[in-house]
Amino acid sequence: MIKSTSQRKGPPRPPAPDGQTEQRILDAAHAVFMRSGTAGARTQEITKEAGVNPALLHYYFRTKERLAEAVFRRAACQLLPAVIGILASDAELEEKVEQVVQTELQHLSKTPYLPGYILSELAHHPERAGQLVSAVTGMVPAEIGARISAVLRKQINARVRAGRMHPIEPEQFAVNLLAMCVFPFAARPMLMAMLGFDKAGFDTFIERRRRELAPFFLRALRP
Amino acid sequence: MIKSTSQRKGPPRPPAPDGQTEQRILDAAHAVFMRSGTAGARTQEITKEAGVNPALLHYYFRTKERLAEAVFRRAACQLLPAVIGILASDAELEEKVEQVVQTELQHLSKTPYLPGYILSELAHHPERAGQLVSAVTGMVPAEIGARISAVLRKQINARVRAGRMHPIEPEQFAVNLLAMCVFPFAARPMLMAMLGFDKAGFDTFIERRRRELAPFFLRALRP
DNA sequence: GTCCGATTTAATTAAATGATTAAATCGACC
DNA sequence: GGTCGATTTAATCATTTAATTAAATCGGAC
Repeated sequence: MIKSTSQRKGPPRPPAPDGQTEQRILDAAHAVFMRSGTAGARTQEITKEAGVNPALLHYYFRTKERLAEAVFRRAACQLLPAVIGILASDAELEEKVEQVVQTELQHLSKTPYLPGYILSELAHHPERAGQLVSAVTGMVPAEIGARISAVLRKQINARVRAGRMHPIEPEQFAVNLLAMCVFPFAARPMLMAMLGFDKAGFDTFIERRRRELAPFFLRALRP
Repeated sequence: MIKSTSQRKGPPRPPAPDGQTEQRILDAAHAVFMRSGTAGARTQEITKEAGVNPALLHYYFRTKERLAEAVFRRAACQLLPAVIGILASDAELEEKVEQVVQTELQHLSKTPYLPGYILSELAHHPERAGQLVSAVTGMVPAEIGARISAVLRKQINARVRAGRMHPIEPEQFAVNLLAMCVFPFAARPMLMAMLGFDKAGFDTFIERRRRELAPFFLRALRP
């Protein structure tokens, strides 16, 4: 009947038979899952945001579950490798601190909802933590952790012996560093409310952090 | 038909006409919401865990929404006031650091899922952040933040002038301190996977943190 | 014994939601 | 021109889930 209107011509709808469609769906799902969580997200919202119909989502991903896993994997791959790479590298310890701070804060500023999403997902699916690390690094999760710890421990011990650093367990070192970088984004809504920030205010806050965090952290390492 | 079995006699079901039932439901909801998130939780699971029937949940809370709000409020009241109280008190700055670390780590050790739950909820309902702070403190969220900042700033400035402390914005100070305390619990699943901890291992990790965190932090504050 | 709130039983409703299908269309490539 | 994969349309199915009701029960207070 009234199927006329503007159905047929799809000017906003790029024909896109190029193979980007799967990506479009992934992107839309990413956005929706990010702001609603996997459980709270509705596939309908995703298809709408992607500009496709439910049949197409089914065509590519079959179920919401699989789509969620794909999105989660992609998100994690976007966040983990950088830190792991830096911490496990053979750069000087002080270099690592500076690099982690810069890399993380810069990246997270662009995707401020990532930490909340990832932590939230892991809280409800702890089993994914292991799978995730394996998928990203290609080794057993505990192994990559152990490797990083070993590298850090060696560097720390050398400095402690030289009287240049206060002793600290490498695990505590890593968690402290990560906490400082990630937490502000994970707690963003609360911080914005309590500190009276708007988006710009938050960005300024992070900007300052980017300058002062590494020095702050390095001061804590002094003997 | 087969309604016989053991329906009628309720030995496991304490009669509890005392008024604790509402609490029982709240507790059950708390547990379920905590491990599944509000969106992922099913009221059925809650009633089951509370040992009551759906009608009773409806009798007390009407909807899942209201129940969720009640649980969230209660959870937040369990977490916020302590820190706010300490930071806004007139104790010495070094005292505050020590007290926050001790209070938070001790409390969170007993309720390790709280941070994940709260951060997750706030990520999906940012508007609650404000309401929440108001409800807990009885003042505008930005105001309590400003008050804390003011107190801290005065203490920091005094120490900076005395050459005993490196300058730092009070907001950065507070966020750093909170991050160190809260993050390990929020990221617990991931840390356990990567560091190869089991529950006991995690507890040991936190135990060590309880001893070393305040000194670490105070070192970072030195000039 | 009766009244009353707490609680249960049992069912039902209404809506949302995810999954799935069949058939048509469209564009590209051969 | 025909084939093929991508995509749409439209519709339906099955299930879950929250919400809700009416009526019965139960225990204690009065």
